[in-house]
Order: sequence, then C-alpha cells, then structure tokens
Amino acid sequence: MKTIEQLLESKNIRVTAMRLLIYKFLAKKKVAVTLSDIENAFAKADRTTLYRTIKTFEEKVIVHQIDDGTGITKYALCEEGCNCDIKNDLHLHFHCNNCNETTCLTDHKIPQIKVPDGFVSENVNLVVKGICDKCSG
Amino acid sequence: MKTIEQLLESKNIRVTAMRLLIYKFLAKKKVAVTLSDIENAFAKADRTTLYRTIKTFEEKVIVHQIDDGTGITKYALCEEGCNCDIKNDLHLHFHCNNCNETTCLTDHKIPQIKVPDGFVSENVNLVVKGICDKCSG
DNA sequence: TAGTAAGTGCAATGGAAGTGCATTTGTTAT
DNA sequence: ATAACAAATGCACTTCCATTGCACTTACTA
Repeated sequence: MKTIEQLLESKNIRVTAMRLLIYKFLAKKKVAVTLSDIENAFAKADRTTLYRTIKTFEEKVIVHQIDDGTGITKYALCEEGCNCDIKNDLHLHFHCNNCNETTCLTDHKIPQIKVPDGFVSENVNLVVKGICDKCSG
Repeated sequence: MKTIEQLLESKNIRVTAMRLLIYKFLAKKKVAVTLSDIENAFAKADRTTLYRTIKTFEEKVIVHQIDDGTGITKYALCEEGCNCDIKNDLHLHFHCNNCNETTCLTDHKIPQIKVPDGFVSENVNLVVKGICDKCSG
C-alpha cells in the first residue's frame, strides 16, 4: 500500500500540501467531480491552482477526464487497475439524470465496437445515462 | 421523396428561407457540424437565428445533437430511418482525431450495455475515436 | 546558502451557450 | 386585400467554464 506521497513521487510530481489535499478529496469522493466541486471544497485556494493541479494529475495519469454530456468536464481518480493512458479511458461511465452524478464503472469493460472499412478505432467514449443505484432505490 | 418544404410542414415547422438554407447546408454536409460551422457558412445571418433554428430542428427531431467529446456540441440531420427521439440517438458516432470531423455511423447500432444492479440505463452515448476513412486512406 | 525550477495567486481573456426585447415577416380571419 | 396576431429574426447583452500571462512564493539542487 503506497502512501500518496510515494505515488506522486513515483510519477515525478512534486509533493505539495495542495496536491495532497486535492488527491485526498478525489479519493474520498466516489464519483467524478467538476472543477467547481473542488473549488467549493477548497474555498481558500485559487481556482487556477486547482485547475493546474488537475491538469498535472491528468498528464501524469493520476486522474482521468470524463465528458458525461453535461457540458462540464469532470475528473475522477484512476483506479489501481486502471490502465487508461492520457487519451484513453477504457471503462465506461454512468451519468445519473436525477442526481447528476457521474460514476466510473471500472469493472465494466467496453465491448468491442465494429466500425466500417477504412475507419480505425483508437479509443471509445461510452457514457450510459439513467438512474443510479442511490436514486433508483 | 418529400421536398424539404413538405418535411418541415409535416413537423409543424414554418417554412422560411433561412430554414431551408440551413437544412440544405446540413444535408450537403456528410458530417456533424458545429454552430460555428453554420455561422461561417451564413455570415450574413445572425448567430441567434442559426442557434434557434437548430434548436427548433432539434425539438422537432430533424437534427440530433452529438457530444463527441470535443466540448463543442455538433448537429447532424436525422436520417430517414433514424428513430432517435429528442433525448436518444440510437446510433453511434465516429470522431476523427486527425481531421476533427464527426460522422454518424447510422447503421451501426449500439450494443446492449450491462450496468450493475440498481442502475437503470435510459440511453447511451457512444463515440468511437480514431482515424476516419478519408484520413486513413 | 545561493540559484534555479516549479508551484501558486491574481487578473484578465476567450469561446460557446443562452436570454430579453424590438423589429420584421408570415399566417389567418374578416 | 388587409388588419390583427403569432412566429421568426436581429441586436445587444449576460453567464459560465476553460485557459493564459505575469508576478510572487515555495521547494529542490549544486
């Protein structure tokens, strides 16, 4: 079990107080968060710092970006077994039309998609929308 | 073979010069277009008009909206057999990472996606990214 | 411990989406 | 045909999120 510090160092990211806090925040959340969510959680910190921290995490494949169709980009920690690189998230996401939360369904792999001749598939973005487990209960 | 006028009338949309032009523009294009694309094509017309025209078309299920992950919403004509309603496009889309164009793969249906217990799937957004036929040639 | 590279905060910009209101155009009933 | 009404269009403006430039501070390194 790596500490967060070790994780960051292993990816050549300098350990700072801010980054640890943001990492912990993301880890605590089970769902994908927007930049505003982070901003609200750390009202004292500047928006730019949060933005750039997330971008750094993204580059170093600590978080992945999710476009769930709300028009606002969300972010979630890459899981242990998450082999998404910068451009590819290989699992699917679920967006709840009720509570507006987006969840990573890490262990649900995206089925192989056939594309027409001449098209080369590099990666796939798949968002399922509906009602999540908390809201359907 | 319906004329465009007949098509619009059948959906209770008033036929105007602008709407005919925009429809023809969409029909000529094989790929999904952004509002800016339309704006550039009709420089004399006001952006608001184009915006509201597209929104009208969308409501009346003449075009469908596509979120291809670029952050900019695109629009494409619903095909003859396209049974997408306002909220659901049932086919998948291909986004070319090279030319940045998004194509409807109308005859490629989205496979059934399994979601965990408690989750209710209402619709699915699936965008395949890669290299399109024009760019891979 | 000085010097440098990276991180942070403030201010400002840009792009796309959306809205209010006045004006014009089209439709309908007399 | 034309008056009266409804819908469409154009202009101006606003909002929201994403992004960048620059100054300042903090952290690593020789």
